[in-house]
Amino acid sequence: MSTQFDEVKQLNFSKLEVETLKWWKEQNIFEKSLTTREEGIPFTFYEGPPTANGKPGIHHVMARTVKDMFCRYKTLKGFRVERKGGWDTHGLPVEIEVEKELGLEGRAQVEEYGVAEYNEKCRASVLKYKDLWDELTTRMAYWVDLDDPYITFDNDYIESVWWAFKTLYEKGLVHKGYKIQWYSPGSGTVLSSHEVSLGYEETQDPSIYVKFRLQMAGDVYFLAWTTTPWTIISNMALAVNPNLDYAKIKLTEGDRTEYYILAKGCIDEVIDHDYEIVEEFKGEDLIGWVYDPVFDYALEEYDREDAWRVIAADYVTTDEGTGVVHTAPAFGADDYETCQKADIPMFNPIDTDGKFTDAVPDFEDEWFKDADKGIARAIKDKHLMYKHETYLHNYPFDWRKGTPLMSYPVESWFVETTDVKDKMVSYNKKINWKPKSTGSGRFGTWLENNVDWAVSRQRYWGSPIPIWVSDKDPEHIEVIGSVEELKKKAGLSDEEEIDLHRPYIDEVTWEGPNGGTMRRIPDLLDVWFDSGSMPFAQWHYPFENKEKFEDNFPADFIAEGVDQTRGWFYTLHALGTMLFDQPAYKNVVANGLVLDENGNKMSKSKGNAVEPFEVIQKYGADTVRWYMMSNSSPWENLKFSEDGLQETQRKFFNTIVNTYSFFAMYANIDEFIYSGTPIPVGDRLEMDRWVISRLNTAVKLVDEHLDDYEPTKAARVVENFVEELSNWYVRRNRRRFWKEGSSLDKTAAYQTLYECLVDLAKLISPIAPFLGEWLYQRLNTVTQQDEESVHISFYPTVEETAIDKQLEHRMELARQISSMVLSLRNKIEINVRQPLSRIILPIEDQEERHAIEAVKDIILDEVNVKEIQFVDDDSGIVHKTAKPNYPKLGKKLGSKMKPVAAKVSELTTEEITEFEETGSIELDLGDQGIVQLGSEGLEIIRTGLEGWSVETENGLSVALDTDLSPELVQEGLAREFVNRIQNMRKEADFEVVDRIAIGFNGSDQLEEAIESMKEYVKSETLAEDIVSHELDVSDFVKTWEIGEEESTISIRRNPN
RNA sequence: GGGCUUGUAGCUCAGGCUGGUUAGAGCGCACGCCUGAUAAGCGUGAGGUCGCAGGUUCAACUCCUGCCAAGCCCA
Repeated sequence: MSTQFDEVKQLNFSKLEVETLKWWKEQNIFEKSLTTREEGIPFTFYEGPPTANGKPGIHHVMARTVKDMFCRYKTLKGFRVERKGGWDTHGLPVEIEVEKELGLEGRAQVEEYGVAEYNEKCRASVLKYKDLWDELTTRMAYWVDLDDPYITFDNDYIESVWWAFKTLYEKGLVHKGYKIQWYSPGSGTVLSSHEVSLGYEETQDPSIYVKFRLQMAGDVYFLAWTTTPWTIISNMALAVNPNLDYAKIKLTEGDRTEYYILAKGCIDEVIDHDYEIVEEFKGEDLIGWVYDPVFDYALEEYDREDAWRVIAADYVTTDEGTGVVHTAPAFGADDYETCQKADIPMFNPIDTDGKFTDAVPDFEDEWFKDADKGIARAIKDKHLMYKHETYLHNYPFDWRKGTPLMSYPVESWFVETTDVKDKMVSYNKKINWKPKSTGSGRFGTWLENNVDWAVSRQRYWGSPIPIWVSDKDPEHIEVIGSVEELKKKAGLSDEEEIDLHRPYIDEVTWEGPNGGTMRRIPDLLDVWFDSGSMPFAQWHYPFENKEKFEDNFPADFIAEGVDQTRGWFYTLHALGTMLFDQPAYKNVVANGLVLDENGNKMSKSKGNAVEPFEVIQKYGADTVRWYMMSNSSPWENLKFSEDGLQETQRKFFNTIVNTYSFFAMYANIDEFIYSGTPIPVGDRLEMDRWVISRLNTAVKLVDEHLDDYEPTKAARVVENFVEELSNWYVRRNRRRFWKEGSSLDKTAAYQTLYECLVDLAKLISPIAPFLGEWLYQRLNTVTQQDEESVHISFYPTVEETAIDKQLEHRMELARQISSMVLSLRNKIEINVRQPLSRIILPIEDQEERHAIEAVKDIILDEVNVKEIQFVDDDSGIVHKTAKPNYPKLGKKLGSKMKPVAAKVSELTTEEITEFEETGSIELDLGDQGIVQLGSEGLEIIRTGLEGWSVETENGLSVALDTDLSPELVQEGLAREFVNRIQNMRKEADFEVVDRIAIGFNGSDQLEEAIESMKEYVKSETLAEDIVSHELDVSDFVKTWEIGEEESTISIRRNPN
């Protein structure tokens, strides 16, 4: 135990952080932050699991700072905050990575390679960068349990997921259906909408206008438009809007005459020839009309009557195309739905690899997109092509592979989220969203428009859907909810090890009814089902840890990027609602993006991505964390700039370090170790009580803001306090610390500053855990007053009685008056070193006068003036102006407000004085009559003081007496002299406590000044002797200009 | 195309819900001061059509409508 505080000059933040990490680890501080809260109320935090097959980026530092700071804050508040880490390990990105690695393309190649081995590769690959992630987690001081994380590929985890799925099934919330989805034939999988949106690209497609011949009507055709010729083969209907106007037009070319039907509004846009309208219809008139299919492949499968007629759809517009929409139910979500309603079947001649099947012999084995040309030609050959152009539009591609997507009918299992939509909507209203708009807007409207959750994925690496179907009777299905149940069904022994992944799980079969075999469907679960299951699956609920789960559901707090709104935030909410009938989280912070300093998205290809380890190494994690939290609310996008980091470090961190070093330096000299009882706050000086009041105010505000999940507001309160502590309290009190000997006052000063610093350490520690620890340790190792680490200490209690708003107001006045006087000195160019006689304040209000009286010494000392003089109105130098009280008067006066304001501005000092005495005034507005104002109506500002140097600000005026008496000039000179000595002490490298002797020569005036101020000069410079000639023996001699004269000064260090 | 967010000084951001007449802070810049926290500290100054256009009102940065720009999410 040291009795000396560390004295530091400049901190190497990065180095100190690494040392702190080591110490935390050695002392098990993280564990202790839990064990010391064993009896505390749990505060539940859920860690959204990252996927470790990519490197962490700077935006992860953002999200994790938000997570970490609230967990640390709650710990300080005495809560038990367990945080289990987790890894999201399944899903397409992992598979894509592995396919790339193995050089595989498409499902066929994967299966040829072998699913078992493929999945092994996935398992290995998914934690490829785990070490890097762990390193970031540790380095940035994100406290989360890395030793025992939940991993979504663990059997236990999957078993819990199965339990959830089966529970939903038993609740009747699972059904099978077709879903027309964006499907990537390139990678053989359905893509989530999120993935689809990643792949939109501008592309050129054919744009064809196809003629559908009206049956039994000669050369009459419906004209329909498409950019996907390959879907014409699957055309089953034409859709029109019943409310639109349609026309039959006549075109003649040579001896050929044809009639087309299309929306009236589209004719001019589409038809390039001369035409003549021969008949008009409403859309609804056309419903049910029958036409001939362009191709007859589908007739192999369906009867002529099953399809190929006009149906109604209100999404049809005249904005694009012809107002008659080619409808291929197999390849369009809208098409599918419309046809279902009209009872028209679909024709799907394309296999899952995107190639035509033998149902279309002419194009068999051709890639759907490649077939566009041939199909267009075939249509032309049939004379059914009106026009063939190209079209530039946005079309989705596989975001990893670059191959085009297609809308494709996929047999899929659905979770009927629509069934609980209303509940989800109402539960959402109980969640405290940060920012609010994400909850009500982005998330809320999404819930309102909820559709069933398609959970099937046609892949290999993921949680298998636990549905077994009889191969004899597809209607007979069994859903498995646990390993035990599975073993029982399949007749496996309890001891048998079983991997729940494909392909092993697919080998588990049992006998079904009628001699059939129960086989698992090949589908995997949407990975979002995995992550959404983490509240219970991380505890292997309900198979283990029942109580643990129940105690920790719902979460008090979660935080992720706003991009998780329809991802994790949604699946947590949906599963929470469906399984447990309550919201899964109470508070959620959705942070925004981290952009580069110009506001552009960071990306590897642009080369503007910030490498988290680099900036942390350079500036320290705390700097990054503090910068991110204080710059703007985390839900705003952050323009990440190094300048911002530097500013944080310089302005905020260095100020703290400086303030501490100041304390340490003098505390060591005075051997202050905070022993003995604290001096009651009430017995301390005004200045001490002020800073303690400010401290308590800050403690209170920070607490409120953090409790409200407003990190930025909290950070700014702290920044403001640091500014006040350093630039006002310490600066104004330095003299008290360097006074010699010990006194009660000095002890009070030390105790005050110490208390501020310790509490400050606690206040910053959630956001800046290293610096907080550093400051705390510097103080606490000497005084041994508090817990071992700041992170197991307790948040300071607010001493309400220490908060004195009037005192704070007084000090505000003192600072304002000081600043105004300094501004005046600046204007009239008189140094602060030159004392002045008096400040004149035209203040009438007695209370205000008393307030200033109380802080008078502080002001006078700060601005080097001898006294403050208050003057009354009748002094003849006060000039008054009045301002209408707009909020009060506006409502009453309405349109008379303007003329009243004009009149008020013309009031003379005398009129205002009269108003003050009588409490009312009449204003003659001429035509608009007379208005009477009561005492509430005007605000009086005392301003001008004729003939003086005056500064007015916020209704407060200050005048400065600039007359210099001979005494003042002498004192000024003495101060100049002291200043030179101090500079010389420094230059000569004397210790702060060294005693010296001074010799000087100079003008008579200077000599006189020093003679008359001798004691002052001596005590200021620690001089034991001053003589008015050069010293015979000296350590340092220098010639200065003092006032107008030159003076040579010599100093000598005296032996101790 | 739809939903949501953002637009205030050269830069980063407050203020805006609850309209009130001098729109704030920090950084940067310029000038000065102070110096026993000194590779620190303080003050002063310049710098704004509060994205644009309408509207409501005695009064609009603030409320309403439309538009423009940027971003996110979704199609």
